[in-house]
Amino acid sequence: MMTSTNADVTSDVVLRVLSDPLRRRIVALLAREQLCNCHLTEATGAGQTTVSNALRVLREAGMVETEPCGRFTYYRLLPEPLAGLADELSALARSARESPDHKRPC
Amino acid sequence: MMTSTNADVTSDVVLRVLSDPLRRRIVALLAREQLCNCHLTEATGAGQTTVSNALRVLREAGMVETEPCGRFTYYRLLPEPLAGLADELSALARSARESPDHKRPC
DNA sequence: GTAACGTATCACCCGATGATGACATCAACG
DNA sequence: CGTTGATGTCATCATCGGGTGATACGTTAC
Repeated sequence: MMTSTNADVTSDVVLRVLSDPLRRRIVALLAREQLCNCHLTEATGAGQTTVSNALRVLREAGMVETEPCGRFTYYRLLPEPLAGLADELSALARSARESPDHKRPC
Repeated sequence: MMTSTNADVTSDVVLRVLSDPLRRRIVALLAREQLCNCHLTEATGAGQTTVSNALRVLREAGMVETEPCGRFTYYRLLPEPLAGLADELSALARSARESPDHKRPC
């Protein structure tokens, strides 16, 4: 089956990305300020390669932007993908709240 | 701030649950009306055991309620977990939007 | 009663994916 | 230039998690 809208595909990707605890921690840290690999490695306690892999996934999903700064590479969190997913989830919650106690008969 | 620990744990669980495409489809279907296993099996094309497993995960995560109805078991989507996660994601997006171009020095 | 149906559980297989170490790359600094 | 430190990439491995079939349980129908 094909999905009909692009928004669904994007939110699917965002959900899969956020399902990993380390990536979620990184997203939370980047929500406050721009950081580079060394900060995230120290803050999370994970190995440098592990952090770099997580950042690669975030980058390919379009959730972060990179800004090379000398030897360092700063990462910035993009708000749009998160906001889009939040809206979709809100719509689902609203639909569930507004839906009557209708049961489709078997 | 509310109890931040419990909310975080719950949202973590919700994210992990929603990372699976089948579970996500089931959530979308349940957002409109209450359904039982047979409906979901037919609608998703997945096997009965597969759907039952997905529903088990949703149940244990506190995202759906079950209502036995004779031989059937109707499932109802609970809006709160979804709304809570949506709020958290919105907060992250807002924080990323409002945060200045501050880079923590290395 | 017995049969048929819906659902849940168990045991197993297998593909996906995250962690890790070795290596390559690139920029600053002497 | 050559070294050092930060970062990305590749190959490998182990673990996790979802799909599936057999089976069990409970309920309705005959």
